[in-house]
Amino acid sequence: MALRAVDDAAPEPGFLQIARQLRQEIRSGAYPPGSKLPSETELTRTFGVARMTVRGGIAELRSEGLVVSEQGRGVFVRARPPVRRLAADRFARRHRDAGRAAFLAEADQVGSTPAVDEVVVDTAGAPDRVASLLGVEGDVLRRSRRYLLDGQPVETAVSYIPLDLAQGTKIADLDTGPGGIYARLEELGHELAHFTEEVGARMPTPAERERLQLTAGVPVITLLRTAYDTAGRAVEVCDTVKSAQSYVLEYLVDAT
Amino acid sequence: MALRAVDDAAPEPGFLQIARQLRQEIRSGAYPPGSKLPSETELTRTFGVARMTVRGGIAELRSEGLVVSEQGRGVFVRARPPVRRLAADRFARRHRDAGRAAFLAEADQVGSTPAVDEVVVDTAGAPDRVASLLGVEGDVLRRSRRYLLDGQPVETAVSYIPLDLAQGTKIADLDTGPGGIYARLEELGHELAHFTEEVGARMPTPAERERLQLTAGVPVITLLRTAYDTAGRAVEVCDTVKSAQSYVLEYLVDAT
DNA sequence: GAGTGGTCTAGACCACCCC
DNA sequence: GGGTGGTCTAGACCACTCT
Repeated sequence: MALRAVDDAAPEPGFLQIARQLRQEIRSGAYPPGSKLPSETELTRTFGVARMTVRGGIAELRSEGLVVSEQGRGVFVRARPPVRRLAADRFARRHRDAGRAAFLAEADQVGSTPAVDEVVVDTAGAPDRVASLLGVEGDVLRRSRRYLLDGQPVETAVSYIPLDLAQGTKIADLDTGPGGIYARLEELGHELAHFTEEVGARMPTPAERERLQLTAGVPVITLLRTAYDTAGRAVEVCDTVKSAQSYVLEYLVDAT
Repeated sequence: MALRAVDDAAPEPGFLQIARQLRQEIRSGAYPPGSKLPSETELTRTFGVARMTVRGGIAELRSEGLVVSEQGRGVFVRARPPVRRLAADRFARRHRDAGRAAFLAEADQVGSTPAVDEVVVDTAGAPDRVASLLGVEGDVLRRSRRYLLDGQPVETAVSYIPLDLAQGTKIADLDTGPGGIYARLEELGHELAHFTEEVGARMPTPAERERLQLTAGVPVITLLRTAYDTAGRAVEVCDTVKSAQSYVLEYLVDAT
């Protein structure tokens, strides 16, 4: 099933015919992940159209996340990177007791080198949704950071913590110490009982695309997590943005 | 802050300058949701570039999900449709006992008119991941359908059920009866204990874009749910694809 | 019919990568 | 230096919407 010239008489626009044919070739394995598509000049001859039309077809595949273009090199079938599975028990106490924050513990399991950078700690007004979840008005402590695996950014996170809990503790320091925020909260007497998580997905903003080094056609998963202590108080809200390419989230749901 | 002509000397390409300026105007509220952007011809004059360059900028915003183009009408700022929040307790027994399948029960709550169409029931080999979750080899019962709210498709789902459970029961009928598959499974003695859900996100395939009537720049949320009975057996796997625009998923996670 | 976006052409020059 | 994709032009014709 080789590539055929575009049919001008067909109702389907030429650039979509090109996208469809290339997509089929990719799916069939004719162009395996990581391989290079024919050059635009070559496709121009193959399909019998102008270069801008070929580029239209490639843009279509790029927006589907199927290929990535690299200037001066070519257009390549996207090689799916390894996916991080976030296990349903990732916040179990036994992990916290081991003295490692969730992200670092998971990285160890997979054998990747974790890193955290762009840490910023300040106080600011909480976004509406966060203020509502925390049940506070006015300023809260804000901890912003970026997580990397083997040098590749995979996630950004912003934690919001009520000032009366955080002020004067290590939670307000750049380095929160072993076990992270949750370990410190428990030391302060706020034993954690449960979390709620709100999961969504959307296309990244240009700023997020930059910060997570996302290529075209890759959405982000948004996750808003609220931590509750045994008294039923919301003690932290964490707003994270993850590359959808890098993550699958697992949850356990009770049927009773 | 009005729109300014493209700066040829700037390092940023013209079409990105155009996208950035329009994005800022949209964010600032100058073009509220649902409003119409200036026509391409008008933007050509404003920015002092060829029409294809203006179209490049608009394509950028479209891929971000910020605007939608409508032939013969104009380019419009996307109006965010109402989001369905899937509550953490959506599979609690009290809902099942009420005799309504999960989707219909939720629609009632929101006051929308639910519908199900494109129902197909057959037997087929299970995909690898599904076979592994069900612990079966060979064919399973496959139930495929599409869910709509107020006439708009919002989700597709494919359920896989081991043949020894489904054959000769209403589960293999087009209409599974009140309470759906889960109610039938419990009547058969498979009391449900818990579910696992695997959540991801990606750009839709062209077929999915068509079936869910998705516009450009809207990703899909994928959800693979496995139902376990009290004996610990996986009795159903449900593979769903949802428009990310329409959903937020809520989960409750234990901290202990 | 006027205005809109959708598609397409045939060129041009540039930035980047690799040899 | 030769090949690649990135950007851009100045036109053209078409399909669609609205009045």
